[in-house]
Amino acid sequence: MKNLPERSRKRLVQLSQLLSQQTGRTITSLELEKLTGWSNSVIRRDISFLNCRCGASNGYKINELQTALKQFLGNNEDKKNCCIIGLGKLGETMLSKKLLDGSAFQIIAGFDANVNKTEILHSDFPLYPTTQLERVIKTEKIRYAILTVPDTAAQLTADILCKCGIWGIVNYTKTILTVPSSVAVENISLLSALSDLAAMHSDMQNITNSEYMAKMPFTEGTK
Amino acid sequence: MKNLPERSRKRLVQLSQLLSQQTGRTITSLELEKLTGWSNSVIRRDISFLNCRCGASNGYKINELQTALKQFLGNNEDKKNCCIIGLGKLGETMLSKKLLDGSAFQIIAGFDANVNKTEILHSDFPLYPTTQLERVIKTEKIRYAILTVPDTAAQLTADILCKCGIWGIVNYTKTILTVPSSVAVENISLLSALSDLAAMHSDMQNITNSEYMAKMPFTEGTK
DNA sequence: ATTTGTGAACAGTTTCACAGCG
DNA sequence: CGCTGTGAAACTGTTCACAAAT
Repeated sequence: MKNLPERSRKRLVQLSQLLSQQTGRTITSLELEKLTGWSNSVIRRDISFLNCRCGASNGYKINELQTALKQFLGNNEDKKNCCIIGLGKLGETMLSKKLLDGSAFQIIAGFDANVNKTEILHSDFPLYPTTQLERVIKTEKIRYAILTVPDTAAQLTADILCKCGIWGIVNYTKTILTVPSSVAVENISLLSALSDLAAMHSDMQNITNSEYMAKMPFTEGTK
Repeated sequence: MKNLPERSRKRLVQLSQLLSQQTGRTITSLELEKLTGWSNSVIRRDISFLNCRCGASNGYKINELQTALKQFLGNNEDKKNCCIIGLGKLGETMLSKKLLDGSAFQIIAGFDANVNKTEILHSDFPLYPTTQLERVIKTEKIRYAILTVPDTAAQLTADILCKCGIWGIVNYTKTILTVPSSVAVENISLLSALSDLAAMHSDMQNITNSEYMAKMPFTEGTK
């Protein structure tokens, strides 16, 4: 198998989500360009990594493309087990199974250092004190952790997770985590998202007008 | 000014956050490599885009580096105004000013289609019905919107935001938004984060062992 | 002596342009 | 004929290796 470029992987993940929002039977690379802002050639090349040959002359067959995407992204096998660590306000919003319904993931455990919380809160899956973290992750084959602990506990918790052989961490805290490179981290704190938007905007201001215009894939609203 | 690569920009944003967690007076590119997993040469080149010359022979002076970073990333001027749209469970967790304390951002308004919510909920800033969105964004100079509406309302709300001249959207919904390229979007839904982690892991499995090892910047835990 | 800053080589990613398929 | 799939060219980003700085 050809090596999938990192950028392509990220786009394919989004593409899969986008297709699930689409109604038609087929879709062309040009239509996808309008929806995503990515060039039609980059879209065609991304899709060609799938080797699915599910489109020609009339665009891609959405069903077949979606199937190929799921297979390629490792989303078609058994559901991947996830857990939530830290049941503060943010963690509490994730105690419902519905959250990941219809996806390749399921949350099967929650953890909090405060035993009161794990006893009082209602949830669709069992809640444990953090002391049980290592044991439950191993016995329940939990692959991904959703980290919603206070910033001060973030790195400490991450260290434990890494020791348990977790595959990846969704980091909702604003702490930048240091982990072995075998563990993947996605930072989705509000602050990092806003900071990145602001940096993007500030960077745009630094580009001269002509360069700026050249960067625009289309000039007006894309709906 | 030289054009800042997109990847560099993202790393610099994280670097700024990382430095704020650091205690020492100076830090070298090698120490930063240990903390982040990025190569020391990429770190040096990223920092060289700042043109700050704030380090030699003894590593970077953290203070000066942080100042240069904030300036470069557009984080040193007045606070940027933000708003939350959609006051469901997730939106409710963001009604406190503390959330962005000490950052370059402040939330100054919340919106919900349901007038009951805007009247009943407690918050550190005013809440309005969504009908007021356009007016308030313009009069209050709101630059960034935090989108926590139901998926079904996501694109519709984004369309209004774009019309109001918003600079960027932090998208907590799992809908992939279509916006003009002058508006930046950061997708931070749980599903997209997990999907991306899984794709990363699935991709790792597809790499042969030798290639895999070559990809590892360091072999064991980095603490 | 140690560590930055940076040309030059290298690797990764996107665009171009067009052959080939339906 | 319109659209995909893909070599080849162009461009962007990373690593190497070493001069410069202190």
